[in-house]
Amino acid sequence: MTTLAPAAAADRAGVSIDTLRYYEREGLIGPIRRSAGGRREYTEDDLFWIGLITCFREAGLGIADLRGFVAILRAEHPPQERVAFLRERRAALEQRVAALCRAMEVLDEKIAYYG
Amino acid sequence: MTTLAPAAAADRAGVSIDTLRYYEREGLIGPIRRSAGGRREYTEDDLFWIGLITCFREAGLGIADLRGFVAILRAEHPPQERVAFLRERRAALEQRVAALCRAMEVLDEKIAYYG
DNA sequence: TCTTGACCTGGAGCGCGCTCCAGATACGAG
DNA sequence: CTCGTATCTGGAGCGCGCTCCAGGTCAAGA
Repeated sequence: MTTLAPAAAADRAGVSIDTLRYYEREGLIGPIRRSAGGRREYTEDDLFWIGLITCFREAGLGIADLRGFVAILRAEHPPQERVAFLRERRAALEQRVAALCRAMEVLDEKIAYYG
Repeated sequence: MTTLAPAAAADRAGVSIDTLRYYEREGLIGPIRRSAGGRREYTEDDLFWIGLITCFREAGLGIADLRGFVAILRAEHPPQERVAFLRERRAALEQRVAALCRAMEVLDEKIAYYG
């Protein structure tokens, strides 16, 4: 099975090696398997998961939020509890979108005014 | 002309008094007029402007971005320069919305999976 | 007049999310 | 075997956006 060294994994994920280590320390990813010598070896599965995490980070979710997300998806929770959590997160994102739309409307007004 | 004391202004704006002072120090608002005794007196115009600023803050723009915004709108700039700046900011907000939508799609997948 | 509470200033402190560093270890090329 | 580069660890440092604090001033009510 092909794995990636830290630099390659960081490159693929679009974040720094330090960030990857930070996420691992915070329990957001991994623990990543190690080679005999102690170096991290990232699998495709790891990278897929890292992709989810970076997707959420880019959307502005905080580390603590993501820890909750990870906990809910990894541990054994009744499905309705998971769904409730996920819906709640989704609602929070919708509110962010709404805030962005308000700001864009203000910008559009200004653009129309000066345009 | 009716003005508001700091506590009332903060209340109306939905931020803390400290935040209002911070924004003023950073040049995002004001300078706010003072009473004979040195206390701030917020006018309706001040509150309207503060509303714009908090709107953008809620949308995730940073203090430095907002300084740029303030500079562009207050100072004398050719209209096309202003419009270019505003369009650029708008595009950045659109990207944020896109990031949020991607994250929401991921959540929707998970919700569908567990639902 | 006295008390009480809102407000003033400058500056320190804080939580977040990285980012960087020192000193040690692993490993591939020559 | 040697060299150079990549990686390891724990911990310090940093920029952002507030938030809090000390010590003092102002103002309205009893």
